[in-house]
Amino acid sequence: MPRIPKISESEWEIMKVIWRSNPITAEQIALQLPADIEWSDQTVRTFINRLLKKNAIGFEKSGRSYHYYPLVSEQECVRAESQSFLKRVFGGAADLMVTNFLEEAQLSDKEIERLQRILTEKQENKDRRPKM
Amino acid sequence: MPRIPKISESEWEIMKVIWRSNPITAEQIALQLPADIEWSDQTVRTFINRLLKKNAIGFEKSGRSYHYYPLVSEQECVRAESQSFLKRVFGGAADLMVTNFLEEAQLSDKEIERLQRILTEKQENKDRRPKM
DNA sequence: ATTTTATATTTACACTCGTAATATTAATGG
DNA sequence: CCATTAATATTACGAGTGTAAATATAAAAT
Repeated sequence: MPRIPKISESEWEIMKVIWRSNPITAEQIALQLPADIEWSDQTVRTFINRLLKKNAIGFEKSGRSYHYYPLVSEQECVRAESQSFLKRVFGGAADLMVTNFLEEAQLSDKEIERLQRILTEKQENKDRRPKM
Repeated sequence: MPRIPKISESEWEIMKVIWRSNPITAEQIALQLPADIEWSDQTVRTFINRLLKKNAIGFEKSGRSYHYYPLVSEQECVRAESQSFLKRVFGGAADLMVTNFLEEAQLSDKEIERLQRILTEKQENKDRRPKM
């Protein structure tokens, strides 16, 4: 039982909805999925159940319906998924990956500036903070 | 039959070896896998066969053994995999992803400088080149 | 209390993946 | 040419996924 369960592609869609607003009913989840996703109600419930089984989400009963909420944070999941992706595709080298993205992506001037600001801040923070 | 086939985690390991040096025999592929991977010979050949079936690689006979070579470039595969990852985890927002990485990753001063240089170059190139 | 109905649980089924064992084919040694 | 061997190809099998239908259960309405 790894802390962070493996979440499949379809399950990610469900999780994103639940992270955005919770607790939430199955019906609302189905409604709030991106428009280009066309799953039957049953399919949505199947994914919800699998997420329950994986302990990625929990629920509280309220009258007739269940209200689901996350048991793992988006942060954790993004981190885990990123690690896995990094390892698979770039052999774990984060800088290689960022480089690749910067080179391939179409970035607007605004975005470039924003990223540069983040980098600069990171540099300054590093100076100021004692290494630990 | 999508141009770029879906390559599984294990298959990526095989592909990385083949991209690095090819044409290459199954035996050599097995030998050149990272040390922490311990697959039986048969397992390696299973993955090779699946990659053949997916048209990710091809081969030429030479006497007793086959020599395998890639039919899809690393570039293409990295791009496809990145797209898929981006879509799944960040809803397709590349800048969001880069931001996240920059914020989470432990970057050395050297790396930060290198990334900044890349960003600066990108900015300049954009100016110089006519938009297309 | 019984029927309806909304909701959740169980079951289904074909495909991919990780992990091989077994079988077949082709080259090489004799 | 035939047997041995080395390499490839076929088959296997359980877990996970995408996709849902069928069934059970519990709440609401009558």
